[in-house]
Order: sequence, then C-alpha cells, then structure tokens
Amino acid sequence: MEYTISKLAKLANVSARTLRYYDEINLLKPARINSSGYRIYGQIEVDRLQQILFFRELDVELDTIISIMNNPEFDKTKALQTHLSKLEEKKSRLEKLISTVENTIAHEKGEILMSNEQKFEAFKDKLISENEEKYGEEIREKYGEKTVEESNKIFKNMSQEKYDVMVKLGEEVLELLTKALETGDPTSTIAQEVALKHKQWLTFTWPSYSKEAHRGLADMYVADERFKAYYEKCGDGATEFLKEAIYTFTE
Amino acid sequence: MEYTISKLAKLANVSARTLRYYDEINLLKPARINSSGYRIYGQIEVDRLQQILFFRELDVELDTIISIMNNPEFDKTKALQTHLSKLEEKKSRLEKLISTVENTIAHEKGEILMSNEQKFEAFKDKLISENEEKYGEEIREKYGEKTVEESNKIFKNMSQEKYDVMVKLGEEVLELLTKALETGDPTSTIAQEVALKHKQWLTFTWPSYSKEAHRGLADMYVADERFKAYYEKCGDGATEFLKEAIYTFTE
DNA sequence: ATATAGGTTAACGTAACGTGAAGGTCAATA
DNA sequence: TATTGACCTTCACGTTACGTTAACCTATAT
Repeated sequence: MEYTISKLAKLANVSARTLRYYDEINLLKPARINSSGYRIYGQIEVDRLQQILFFRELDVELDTIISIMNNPEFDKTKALQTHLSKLEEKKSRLEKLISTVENTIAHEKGEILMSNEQKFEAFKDKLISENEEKYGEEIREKYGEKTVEESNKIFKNMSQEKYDVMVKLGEEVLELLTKALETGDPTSTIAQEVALKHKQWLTFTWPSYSKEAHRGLADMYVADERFKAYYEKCGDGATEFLKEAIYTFTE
Repeated sequence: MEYTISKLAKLANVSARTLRYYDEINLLKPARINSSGYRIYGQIEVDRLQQILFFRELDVELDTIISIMNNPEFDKTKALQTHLSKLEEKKSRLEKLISTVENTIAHEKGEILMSNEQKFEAFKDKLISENEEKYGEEIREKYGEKTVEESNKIFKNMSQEKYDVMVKLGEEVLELLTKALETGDPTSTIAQEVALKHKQWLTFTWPSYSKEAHRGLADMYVADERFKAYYEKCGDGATEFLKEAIYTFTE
C-alpha cells in the first residue's frame, strides 16, 4: 500500500505539515518521490510513524526520537515494551490526578481537610519530562556524542536512495538465487544468504515480518504460476529451491 | 501562609519563570509586592494556581484559561466536575493506547493481524485539542469577543490593588459592625452584611470556606482575649454580636 | 476547458516558557 | 562591618513543533 502525504496524514491523524516537517528534520523520510515531486510513503514509513507517535505520546522530544530510532541498536520490540510501562506510569499519574480533583471537590464542600501540599501532589511526578533526558542520556552514554551525530548523517537524504536499495535488493535476490541453485543445496551458506536477502526485501513492504508468513509466501510462490515464472528465470526448479531455502532459514 | 516565588514554585512543582510569566500575562498575579519588589503570594493564589494546573493538564491554552477564570460567571465547583470527566476521558484514551501497544507487540510476534487503521486508532481521539476550542467558543458565544477583552482588562494590574481591597474589607467589617451593633439585632440586614463581608475577608487567606469553620472561628473570637479585644473596639459585646450574626448567616 | 482538490517550497508567526546577563536584597557568618 | 551565598528583580534573546499564508504546479472530473 502506498500513501500520498494527505492519505498518511489522515490515517495517522496528523497534519500534512507535520509529515513535511518530519521529512525536513530527517525523522521520517518518504519511501520515494514520484515524478511530480510528490512524497510517497510505504509500509515501512507507516510503522515508523506509529513508533514516532508512541514516543511523542510520552513527551519525548523529536530530536531525541531521531537519536533513538536512527540508532543501529534500536530494538523495536524492546521499545514497545518500554512504551507499555511508561504508559502505565502515565495512567497511574492520571489516576492520582483524578483523586486529587475528587478530594478538592470534597474539600470545597467542607467535607475533608486538604493541605496545600496535597493540592499539588499529583502534579509532582516528573517522570514524563525525565523520559527525554533518560532516553537521550542512555544513547549518549553508550555511543558518545559523535557517534550519534554520525548515525544521524547516515540517514540524511535517504528517501530516494531507500527506494533504490529496495530495487537493488530484489535484483540481488535473483542474482544470488541463480548462483545458489548451482550448489543444489538449499541449506548451503549461499542459499541461506538468498533467504536472508529475501527477508530484507520483504520488510520494505510488509507490515511486519514473521517466520510463518515468510513460509506462507514461499508456498504461494510454488503454487502460483505468475510468481513461479518470475523466479524460474534463475533456472529450472529455482522456485522450489527458494522455498526449501526459506524453510531452512525459518527453522 | 505567604509564599515567595520560589516557595510557591516548589509547592506546585512549576518553575519561578513560569510564575513570572503567568504574572506577565495576567493569569496569576501575586497577592502583593513587598517593599523590596518581591512577589508575595497568598492562599487565594495557591488555589488559583491549582485550578490553572488542572486546566493545563487538559491541554487548555493559557489564553483560554485566562478567559475562563477571569469570567465573572466562572464556577469553581462546576469546573472541577468538568475536570473530572475530562480526565476520565483522557484515562480511557490512555487505556486504548496501552492496548494498541500490546496489540502491536503481539503483531510483531506474528500472533495477530493488525490493519494500518488499527495501528493509529488510539491516536484518533481529538478530544484534548478540542477542549481548547470548546472552552474558548463557549465563552465567546456567551459574552462576545469584546466582553472577554474587557473582562481581561479589569484583572490587569490587580496585585497591589488586591491587597488593598483586602485591607479595606477588614476595615469595612469593623465599620459596619459598629453600626450593626446599634440595631442590637444579629439577624438584621446590616448585621448579615457584616457576616458576609467577614466571609469575603476570610476567603483572602483561607484555603477554603466552610460554614462550620466560619462558626468555629466566631467561637474562637469570643473565647480568645486577643481577638475579643480587636472587635470590642466597635462597642461592648461586639464580639458576641458578631458571633451571633455569623451563626445566623451560616444557618 | 476549466473547476476543484490535491501537491510543492519558502518563509514568517506562535505558544509557553528556558536561559543567561546585570544587578538589587537578605540572613548568616568571619 | 564586610562579605558570602542564596534569594529576588527586569530585560531580552533563544527554542520547539509545528500553524499559516503565499505563490505556484499537478491530477482528475465534468
């Protein structure tokens, strides 16, 4: 699925200006720019945007989000786990606030006493603004200021290149598959390399990767004549060979 | 209890700069400025600040908060009720977000399917930013742009004046009490006026008003010689008379 | 053929403070 | 008595994450 800027904006409930801004600061580059100069976003960008919004929800500064997500060691699943616990914290802070309001109402009615300190207790939790610092520090500690800067540079002007990489990956899969086929062994190193590249190629367009889905696709390649024809260019039995390689790869 | 800027800042967990800014935009004026030019805040300001922070928690713009709170029809108790329901809404939005993250994790593991729409569902709730508009509109509808402007003007440069008003109120209580005492009737209109002014005077320094506390204070006036001497200036039996007036007032 | 609904860059505007600079005030201590 | 350090003051410029035109190009439906 491909999205123009307003389609994605509508999907994620952000403004088009926000997406242009995220492009400008290299937080979220479109997958490619079409012939009319329009920004085109793909599945990878949809998921990245969701991640960004999770961070934003926790009041993490955009600069910090860039550092986190462009970091080569960024672990999506781990990040999601962290989101979860932070959101739980935020929820319990909200609950505190709610009971403060309830107490204030009772206080107004003269039902209970309330000290000035109690009136502001729920506002005290600094955890949200601390998040920013924490995330930023963690990275700076691990990699140092310079590495972060460099890591950011790598991701600049990636939009068109990203698309090119994807196309190139697709070609490489075919190339490598031809060579691997000569070995005749789907468990060989080169065959496994094909499976890996095939996975990398998939993640450009797949909402998320799973071994089961990868195997499912391999099965479909064998079953569907159109796909079969595509891979059979590499040699007789290439499709079945690829399927076997993928099955080994996903063991 | 009187607070300097940093004492109040610490109490409410905001920065001193924030309080200076709130002074500047006439959102929260100090009760008075002391001889060295220091801002001094009293109980009224403490409570007003708490209200402000409740609104801020709901992402209401400061400009809008000014309009709401300077509005002559502003009802503190009603506002608290509204806070409560808005906070509940915010909480349920957070809960939605939490389950979205949980689903995304399951999706990552390949356990469930998730459409792109579902990925952003929890972000969709606009209610928070809508609050701003809603609050602002309500007021503008009721009073019109001009009235709001004028209402704001009234509250400009109120800090020193506010203190003066309080002092004047205290004097008026004594003055009126002297006159009321001549009637000999604590239930008379003028005696009830004294009780009302006494209440108004109290609310400048009391965390919150309750009839019980008002009566309790009246009792203390009678029991404590120092207070008794203060009111007895108005005439013999003035303290007991004030107590009776307050008792009638708080029935 | 033209209206209308999209897209683009460029550039200035904004909200709610943060962050010094330069200096006055207050309480305690050498 | 002088000084130190922790307060306070008023400018005044900086910052973040966009909103908001303006001026112009592109796509599509009638």
